[in-house]
Amino acid sequence: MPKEVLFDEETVLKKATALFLNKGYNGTSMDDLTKATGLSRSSLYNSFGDKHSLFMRCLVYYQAGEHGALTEVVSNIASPVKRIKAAFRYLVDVILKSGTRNGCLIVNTTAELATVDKEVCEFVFRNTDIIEHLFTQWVKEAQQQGEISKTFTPTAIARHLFNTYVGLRISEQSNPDKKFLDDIVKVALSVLV
Amino acid sequence: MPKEVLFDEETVLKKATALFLNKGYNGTSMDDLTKATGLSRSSLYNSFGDKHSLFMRCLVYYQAGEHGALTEVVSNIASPVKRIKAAFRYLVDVILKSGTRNGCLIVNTTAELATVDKEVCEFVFRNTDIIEHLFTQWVKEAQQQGEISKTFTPTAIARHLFNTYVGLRISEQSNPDKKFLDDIVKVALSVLV
DNA sequence: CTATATCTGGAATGATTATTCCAAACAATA
DNA sequence: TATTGTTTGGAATAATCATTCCAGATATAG
Repeated sequence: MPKEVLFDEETVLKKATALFLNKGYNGTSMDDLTKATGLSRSSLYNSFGDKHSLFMRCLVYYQAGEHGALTEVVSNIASPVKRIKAAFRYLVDVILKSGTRNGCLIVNTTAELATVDKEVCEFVFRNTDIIEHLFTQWVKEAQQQGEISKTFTPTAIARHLFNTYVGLRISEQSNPDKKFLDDIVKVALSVLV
Repeated sequence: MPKEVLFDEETVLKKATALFLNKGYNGTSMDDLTKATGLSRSSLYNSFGDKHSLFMRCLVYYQAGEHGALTEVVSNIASPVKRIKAAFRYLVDVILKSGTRNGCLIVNTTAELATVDKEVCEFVFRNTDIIEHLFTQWVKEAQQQGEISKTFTPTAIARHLFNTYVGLRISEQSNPDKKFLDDIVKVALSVLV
């Protein structure tokens, strides 16, 4: 019988993800990854395939983590508008508390690879679609419950919210200041009336 | 007397900028740059210093170009609100017409290098400040002329506009669709009332 | 034409890249 | 305890990276 794997796959993914988040795909070398994860080259290639495969695994892992955190934050908020506001307040909070100002792995990856990497392009597109649908659902609820007007379609508002999110993930890197981010959220969410 | 330079510096910068815009800083090699510009390695190093210096030159060149195009678009629009709307309409137009979906060099660079490259970080911060001030000026005018209410400070609205801009530059890469971008602009600019 | 000062092409360098390979280590079964 | 199939560490490889260097090309000034 085979020798068991000694490392925890999720721990490795977490560390690799942190590295990619900080330095980007092209800025991170396999050498960096071995040092950060503590694994040897062989183990890394054996368990995750090549660099690109490992990166895709990190993207999925990151996506699941973010999605999980978000749904947990809004889990017991009945009002859809309050849900949206809580989500953005939480986002700004995470940005300020992390202190790293690395942005979002998916947003950064969009900027770095979306036009040159087909697999990444597809992932990013699917991700956009998922978030758009989540937001659309929330806005639809809000309109049905009369919390906000029906001036705009749920989709249009959802897309604006998505755009505000990705914008914040860039803005946090170009001007990591609480007032700056608070201003953005305050004005952007003022459309929810 | 020395032999004159045979190539046009601006042409070289334009081609290098296009390459960096498409593949990012780390994704672009000096070999790529020699092929795209037609210059030899020596000429490139002689005229622009190392890769990083050339990149910074490209950033400045790109910034000037974008700023020039924007100010030209709004040059003879008296109403500040119409100026803002025209700017965003122009942006979506450029995005759709270019067809390349490469985003904005400065936004992409923010995502790729802002946390690891001090010089880039400073450039990006200054750029953010410039745009914020430009938008703030426009909003201030709009409020003074009574075009929009004084519910929010000019700075807050300007920051939201900035955020919408950088968001669009990511969104165009994750979902390059006219309706998608139009929806974003429509809702985001609805705060100008 | 000659001299000069700079530009230019391409080879050379040394560091770093991703990836492969293999012998040794190892845990679990028989 | 011997065998088995996998993991593991580190060396080896081949490609690519940014950068340097130098001999020859070239345009101007005298």
